Amino acid sequence: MFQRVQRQPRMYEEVARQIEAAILMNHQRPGDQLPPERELIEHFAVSRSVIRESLKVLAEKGLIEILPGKGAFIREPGSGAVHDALRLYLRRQRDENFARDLTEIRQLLEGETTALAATRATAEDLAKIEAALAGMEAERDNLEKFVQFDLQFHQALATATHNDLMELLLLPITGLLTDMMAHLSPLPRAQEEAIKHHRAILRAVKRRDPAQARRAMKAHLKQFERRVREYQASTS
Amino acid sequence: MFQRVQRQPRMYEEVARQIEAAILMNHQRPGDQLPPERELIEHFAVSRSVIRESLKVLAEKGLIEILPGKGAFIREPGSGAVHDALRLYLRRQRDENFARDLTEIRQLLEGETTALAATRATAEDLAKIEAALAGMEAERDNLEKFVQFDLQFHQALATATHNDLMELLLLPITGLLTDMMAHLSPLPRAQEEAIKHHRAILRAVKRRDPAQARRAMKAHLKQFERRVREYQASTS
DNA sequence: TAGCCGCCGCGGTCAGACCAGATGATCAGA
DNA sequence: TCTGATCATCTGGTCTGACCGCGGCGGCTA
Repeated sequence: MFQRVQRQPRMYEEVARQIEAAILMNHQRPGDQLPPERELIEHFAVSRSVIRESLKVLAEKGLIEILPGKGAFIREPGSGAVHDALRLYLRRQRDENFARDLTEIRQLLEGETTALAATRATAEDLAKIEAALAGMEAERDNLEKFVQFDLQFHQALATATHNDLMELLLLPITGLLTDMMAHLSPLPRAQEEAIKHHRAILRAVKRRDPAQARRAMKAHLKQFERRVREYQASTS
Repeated sequence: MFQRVQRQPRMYEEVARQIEAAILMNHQRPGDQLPPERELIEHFAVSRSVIRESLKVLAEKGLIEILPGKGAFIREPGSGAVHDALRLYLRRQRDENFARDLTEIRQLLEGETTALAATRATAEDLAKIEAALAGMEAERDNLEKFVQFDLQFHQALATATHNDLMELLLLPITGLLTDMMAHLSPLPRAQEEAIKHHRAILRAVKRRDPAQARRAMKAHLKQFERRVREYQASTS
């Protein structure tokens, strides 16, 4: 009902807020240099600690980049901060529903990713996907490298959508799951099955068949989950 | 080919890294209090500036909360940082493909959201969705309030999925788009059409018909886009 | 015993100093 | 003239020590 009374902003928060606002209003453009700390001191009439802590916050948000000996510069808008935040979130989050939520989202995003890739992949994109698959086939006996190529396959697929946002949202999820996979003991024949599925996916993408591509990916993910569940059952 | 030579970590980055690692390893648990700054000084053998700047970074990442007069405490894992980062990203990003990317993702996520809501919505969820729709109908002549209730409708739908990750990814996107809508001039009959679509969505959700719910939402979003394009065409 | 009050521990801010890396002007030598 | 070393002077990074105001706790008082 009642809003918690906001503690009056700490000065470094206020300074950070003002500079952030200036950047968002496009008063400062990417590449521009912020005034040096000792100048901001006078501008805001605060101590250097306040200025420095403000700049740290803005740097962490990905708004500026601080280069020792040179200065602080406005950064190009980019997805780095979101990617990091999402990865950190996925790493810490451990609800009872979390695994289910993650799986649902992955099926959804990655299914559509594959369909989009089938529509938009360039020759170069396809080459990268094929290279990753070839890597999987070559390293089927080295789980660590195998998983690496597996991840590479999914990343190349995401890139092939030419939808940056899709790539941004999907990559941390895929990364987390393949990471987990690397820590599971290999189940018998898991690699062979994975390769079979990946081949089917690539085939559909090359044939420019979005519906079939989506189906193949969803089948792969369902299989993947089944394997994870089997493994969990076998160790509990 | 070559990796850029990594400048040796600044001390406040190193300190932040170590504390973050300790939190992620679960050596520190949510609610735990970090040692006071003056104690960390001795522990790390650095000055208080370094400690303070480290803590600012961790606070910005959402790992700790700093309470003046009390101390620094480990925060419960939460989605706040991701939400903020995603919103900031969406606000700054302006590729030529950005609008297309955003639309694709929204259709995908929100279509599935609606389908999931149809499966999982509780009576309470449904009541909230209905309340939002009622608000839209009551405020059809007040664009600002209308948009607010529209957003509320979509938020309630996202909550009804009971998939936190879905909600997390979708909300900033929905928020951005309805925000943009509020700044467009109202096109004739746009509100009436929107209400009609929302009614259809709610109907399908209440009938527990995921496929129909997804269809209704996708139809609504397509209509929404058409409106936006019309408006852009009429003003260019 | 209930309530006031002051001590103390905490983060927030300040001032001034020095360090190291980057940069550009200057100047000596080829 | 050109080249290269050198140095003054920017920048951010770190250190020190001090003071402020808030929150909590315990002792003191009515």
